[in-house]
Parts: sequence; C-alpha cells; structure tokens
Amino acid sequence: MDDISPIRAKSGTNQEGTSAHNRRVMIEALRLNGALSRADLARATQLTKQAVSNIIEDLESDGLVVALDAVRKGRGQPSTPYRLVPEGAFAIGLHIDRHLTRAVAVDLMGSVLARAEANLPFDEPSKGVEIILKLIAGVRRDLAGISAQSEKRLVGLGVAMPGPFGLKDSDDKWMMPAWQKFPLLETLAKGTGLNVGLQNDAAACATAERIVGAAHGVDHAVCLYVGYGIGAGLILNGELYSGGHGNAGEIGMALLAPAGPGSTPLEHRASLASLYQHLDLNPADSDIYEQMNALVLAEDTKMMAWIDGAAHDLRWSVHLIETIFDPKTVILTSGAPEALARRLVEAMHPLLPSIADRPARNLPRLQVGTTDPWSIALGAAAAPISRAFDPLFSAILKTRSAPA
Amino acid sequence: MDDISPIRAKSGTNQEGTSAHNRRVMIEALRLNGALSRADLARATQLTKQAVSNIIEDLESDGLVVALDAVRKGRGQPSTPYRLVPEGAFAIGLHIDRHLTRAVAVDLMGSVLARAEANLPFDEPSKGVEIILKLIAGVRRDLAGISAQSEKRLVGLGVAMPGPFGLKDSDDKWMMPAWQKFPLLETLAKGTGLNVGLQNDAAACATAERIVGAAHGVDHAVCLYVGYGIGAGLILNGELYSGGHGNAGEIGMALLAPAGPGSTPLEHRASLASLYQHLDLNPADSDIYEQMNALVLAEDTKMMAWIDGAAHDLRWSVHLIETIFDPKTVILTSGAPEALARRLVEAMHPLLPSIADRPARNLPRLQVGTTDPWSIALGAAAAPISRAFDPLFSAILKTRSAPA
DNA sequence: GCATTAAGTCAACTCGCTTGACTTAATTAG
DNA sequence: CTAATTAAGTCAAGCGAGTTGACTTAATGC
Repeated sequence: MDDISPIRAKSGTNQEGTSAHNRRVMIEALRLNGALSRADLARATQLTKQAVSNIIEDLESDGLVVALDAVRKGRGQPSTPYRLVPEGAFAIGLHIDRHLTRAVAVDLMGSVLARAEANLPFDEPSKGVEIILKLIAGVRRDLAGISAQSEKRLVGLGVAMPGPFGLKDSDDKWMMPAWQKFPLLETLAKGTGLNVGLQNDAAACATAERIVGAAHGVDHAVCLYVGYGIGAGLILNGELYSGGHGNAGEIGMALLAPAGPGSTPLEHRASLASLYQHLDLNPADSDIYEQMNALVLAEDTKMMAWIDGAAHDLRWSVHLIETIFDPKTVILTSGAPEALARRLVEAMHPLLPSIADRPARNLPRLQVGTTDPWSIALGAAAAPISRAFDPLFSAILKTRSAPA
Repeated sequence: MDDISPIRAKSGTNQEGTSAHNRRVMIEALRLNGALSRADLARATQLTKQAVSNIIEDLESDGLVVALDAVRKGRGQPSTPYRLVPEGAFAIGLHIDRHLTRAVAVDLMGSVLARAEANLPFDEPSKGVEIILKLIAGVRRDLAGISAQSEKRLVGLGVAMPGPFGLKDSDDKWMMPAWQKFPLLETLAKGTGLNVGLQNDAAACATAERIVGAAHGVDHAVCLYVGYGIGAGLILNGELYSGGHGNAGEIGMALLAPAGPGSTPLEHRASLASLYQHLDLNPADSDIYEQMNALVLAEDTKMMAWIDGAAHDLRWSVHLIETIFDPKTVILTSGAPEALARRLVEAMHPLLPSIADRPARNLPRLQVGTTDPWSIALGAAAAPISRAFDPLFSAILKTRSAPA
C-alpha cells in the first residue's frame, strides 16, 4: 500500500469486488471438491441458488467450467454437477537455478502441458535472459500446439529463483549476486508481454504442494525445501506469506546457535550444496541426480553420514517451525532424488516434542512432498493462476490502475 | 471453515459485505491518519466522494465519527475533517496470569477508562472465575459511570492468558493445567452476556502494540513478550496470526539446541520465571515489580548475569524470527519494569546478522515496546474492537448464523 | 398414483456504489 | 473588486449484483 499520497488506508470495494470474489470462491470450491452442482455451491458459499446460477452461467460462457451429466441422488430433481475446465487458463512457470533453468506451461488445474530446460551461465544474466526468453518462447509454442486458446488465456509468467532478494549488495556466492542485480522482471515482462511475478524457490515449492500436492486444501502448512540452498514456503490462512520485504521463509541463513563454533547457517549443513561439498560432487554434472540416487541406494557411508547430520539439524528446524507457526503439517520437499528425501525424513524421526504433539491430528507432523525437480517451475506457474483465480482479500479491493 | 457439510469452500459475499468492509476501511483510515475529510477518504480508499459521504453520514449517526471545524487549505471549498469518537465503542479486556488477574475497559481508541486487579488462586479455576466475574462487573460499573452509552456500545470481552491451548493433557506447571481444562470461555460468556474471545498473552501484547504502540500501522511486525513465560505475537499482513490451532508464536517451548546439554526450552532461560528462579524471588510477592526494578537500578550482579544470559538467547531468537518472518520490526515487550527491558535490549546488541540487515530501513530492527503491566489486558480488550471495526477478510464474508 | 423432496428458474425487488451535473466557498489573477 | 479557477461536497438518476418468493421440473417413496 505504498502510495504517493501520505494517507494510509486500505481500498474500499464495490459490486465488482463482490462479484470477483464470488467467482473466485466458486472456482476454489470446484478445485477443492471436484464437481459440484449449483445447489451444492449455494450451500457451501452461503449464496442464494440464484446468485450461484448466474455466476456459474458466466463462468460457463467464459469457458472456465462445464456441466457434467445430471446425477440422481435420492428424491428431487437430479443435480447437474459442474467442474473446472483445465483449458480455462494457462500460465508459464520459470525456475531459475544456479546452473540450470526450467520452464513449464500449466493449465488451470496445475497439469504440466509443456516443459523445457537449459543450462544457464552462472554469472552472466544478460546472456542468461536470452536463453530464458528462448525457452519460454518454445514452451509457449508447444502450448499453442495443444490449445488454440492458449495465448488468449495465458494469465501470466511466474518466476522462482533462490532468494533472499533486495539485501545489501553482497557477493555471497550462495546468492547468485549477478542475478540479484539484474533487472530480471522488467526484462522478462518486456520480452514476453506477460505479467511477471517473482517468488523464491521455497515459496514456489509450497505453491506447488498447495495446488497439486500434500498441502492441497490445507490452510496452514509449511513447506521445507531442500534444494541447492534451503528455504521454507509458508502457507498461512490459505495464502502464501512472503513477509515485509518478500523474504519470509529464507531460513537458509538461520544460525544454528547463537554464538560459538556451532554458529553456522543452516544452509551450510542441510542443503544440497553442503551435500555436494561433503561428497565432493560437482553440481554442474548433468547426471548429478543419478549420482546422488546411486549413493543413497548403495547406502554410501559418506552419504549416510551427511543424511544423519542434516537430519539432526532439520529435525530441529521442524521443531522450531512447529513451535512458531503451529501449522497443520510440515512438508519436506527437495530437488534431490526421492530416495534421498525419504531417507532424510526417516532419519529425522523420532521428531522432537513440540506443540504439534496434539491428541487429535489428522495430518502427519512431517511428510514427504514431491521431489520432482520440475515442481519449482510448476509452483512458479501456479502463482499467477492463484493470483487470478483464488479468493484473496486483495482481489476484492478496488485498484487505482494496475495491481503491483 | 470446519463445517457439518463435507464441502469445503469459502463464503461468498454480497452488498452487505461490501458495505461492512467500506465502513471498516473508513474507520481504519481515521484511526491511522487522525482526522480526514470526506474527499481525503475518497482518494485514499478509491471510493467515490458520494459513497464516502453516505458512509460517513451513517457512521456519524451511529456515533462513531464526528465532524471537526472546517479547515481552509488553499483554493476550493474548505474541507470538513472527521475523526473517530472514542466513546463510539467499548470493550472489556481480561488478563489472566498465574497469580493475578487484571481487567480493563477501553474505548474505540484504545484508551483505558477503568481498571481493576485481583489475586487469583492458581489451581482453582471455579473459584477464580467468581473473582473474575466480580472484577469484570466492577469495571463495567465504572465504565457505565463514565459513559451512559457504554453498555449499549460494549462490543465484547477479550481474554488473554498464557498458552499454548488444547494440547495433550499435561501437568506442566508452566501451563496452568487446571485452567486449561476449565470451560472458561463458556462460563465467562454466560456470566457476562458478552461475546468472548481468547488469545495468548503474547498475541494480546502484539495487539496492544498495534493499536496504541510501536506497531501502530505496521503490517509486518513481531512482538516478543517476556512475561512469566515468553511468547511472540505475530502481526502478518496487518492481522494477528494465530496458526492452525491458535498456538502460533508459543516460542517458550522452543528448544535452544537440537540435542545435548543445551537443549533447553527458551522459556527456562529467558522468561521472568527463570529470573525469579535465578534470583530466588517469589513471583507472588506484591512488590515483586519494585524488587526487580531496584535490582536493575543497583546493577545487582546476579541480575546482570541473568540479563546477559537471557540476552544471549533472545538475540538469537530475534535472529531466527527475522530470518523466518522478514518483519519490518521486532518489538520487545515485557511484564518486567521498563529499566529491565531496556537493559535487556541493550544487552542484546549488537544483533546477529540477518536478512533484516537491509540498506534502507525506516524502523529499527529491534525496539522496546510498552512495559506497562496492564498492556496485556489492553491488548485483550483491543481484540474485540479490532474484530468489530478493522477491515478483515472474514468481515466481508457471509455468515451462516454466528461467527465462530 | 399422489405426496414429498430437491434442483433449478423467473421476475420483481433492494441495497449500495457510480455517474455526471450542480452548488458552495475558498484562492488567485488581472 | 471582480472573474476565473480550484476543490469539497450534494443531488438525483442509474446500474449491477445478490435476494426474495413463487414456480417449474423431475426424481423417490409410500
């Protein structure tokens, strides 16, 4: 809400906001519950049958929902369920990592329809952007081949890359300094003509878990992402929380002790970077994934030692996260092979006691999320879809001209 | 959103929601900016002059705002500023602590108009509730003496007490086990006829800081509360965050190390309870506050040692909070004397490096908040006012019957 | 077969923001 | 000292979106 005017206030709203909200509520309800009839929707959203009917009619003519066959379920007129149309909207997701970039095209349901990857020069963002733009153009072309509507229905480009963003100029090699300084979003917006949004990789991972993974429909969840670095994606009250300056969840820099010899950033102990170092692997190797997988399956001593060490610190990170956030569940995701993630989670048990030790839980305290290396790109793509279709407070408010 | 129906969906909204939101936005704008004219409000909220005019007229006839004298500020017709009327609403706040309970009555602006305290039997909630009900009745009587409108304009009773709530049955003496099991809210609701809400003491403290303190108008702030225990009140996106089960911020149980000898709950090192133990003080002493103050002013060796130890752990807590939440500021508040809190914050400097080390900050990373022992009760009272008058997402939604 | 139950529609209504013209009242230019 | 300009605020008609209540449709159950 930074504004030219010195007066600080939230926006008001009007019927447009009302209607936008109700549309989004319908879409979310269909996303969470599968197909629902108008009557179901009316009950669930507390709107009148008539209001729902009008909205559904609109959504149908916009190509966002379709009617299924009527179903008889007891007395009364059979109901006509509606479901979301996957081709109702598309988005592009971009994952920029240290040595690699991946782009995907997804539909409204979060299904990946096209994907492409390329190597990236670590220190030359201007060259990198050219590669990225080509990658995006390719994915877009593939998408256009799948759906003729795709270009019209493209809601945006989501970018995920390692944070934190906007700190003091730093040459910390963990942070891709050259990329931090490059006007990436502007360049991509110009180069693609799309709305561009940025989040860190852990946030994207949480978004992916929320849209198609273990956090689907969970309003309070934390997603630990063990990638080259480590971060936490925070889903609070059903929305991704990004903090006062967009860096919430950047726990890689959290010190493991207040002082003394143990005062190391978590990232130096429990991240793939630390694994590479510990095992003397080269992250730029094209078969690095297979190498890691093989070492886990072979129960390599050094690998097991790293897992134990990382699990020790991660166990405690989970404890702190639970204590601070009181989430319904914590999801561990990783860019590492699934076997490694599973071993890691196993090694983290038994978990430390915390307020999450409740009598009645219906979700596990800690679970393994996706380890698909494409999931960050998927989450990045899900962000513009969420912005466009999920019920958000901000979506109700009037906007001056264009939203930030 | 737990519901009888298995269908999960957010509520829709209608014109009532629109109007409710806009009223709240006006009130918040006046609270944050002092007096504003209708034209100012129209610009700030993006509503039309006419819409604002109607809403202000309503608010005026409801006794929530009044016009001030017209002011000339350049060309054009002079504007008529409006400000909030403190007597527009009242709330009762109740702070239940281990040996003591405090009740306050506050007005719409958060000014304390009446207060009362009493000792509380630690282990007999049924007796305690009688004392509390008498205390509340007294405060209410005092309030009625100040404003004839008070009873009509009483929006609710806010209760703050040490958490966490709803865990496994535990006899942990830190947690007031007898009170945890007692049906407190129901009893108070029946006994007072008011809407009753509960939060933990740190959350109440954050609410107090937000309404009248250092977090006034700050949308991302964390309030560390060093009381008998220790907790953090989280203000995220301008709203208090309470987690999946209402226990977010209960960092007293956070372990200071993953294992080994240092694996102590923070509460055992940096809370007034630990201070009492360290200095062999009796928290039930009526002059405990003065005793502490004297020891700080005298720079008592043991006191200084405790401060250094606690500061060591708190410094690191701030580091973790900054790293996880990326707040605009961290506020340390305490039930201890101001001198102690100041010494503690001094001893915490220099702070550990974190992502909060940004080039352009306009708020300090760490500041001392209120140390008024009544501020928890004030924050408790502010909660129902906030629920009734602040722009909240939930306030827009239709409700089935009564909100939870 | 007829009563009952439930989905969904129709058409009139209402509420609250918007629109655009208008009034009021100040400052500034000539 | 007027006239032009600027800005606050009002008036009255308009409109969009959800609401209301009666009605239609189409099943099941006794």
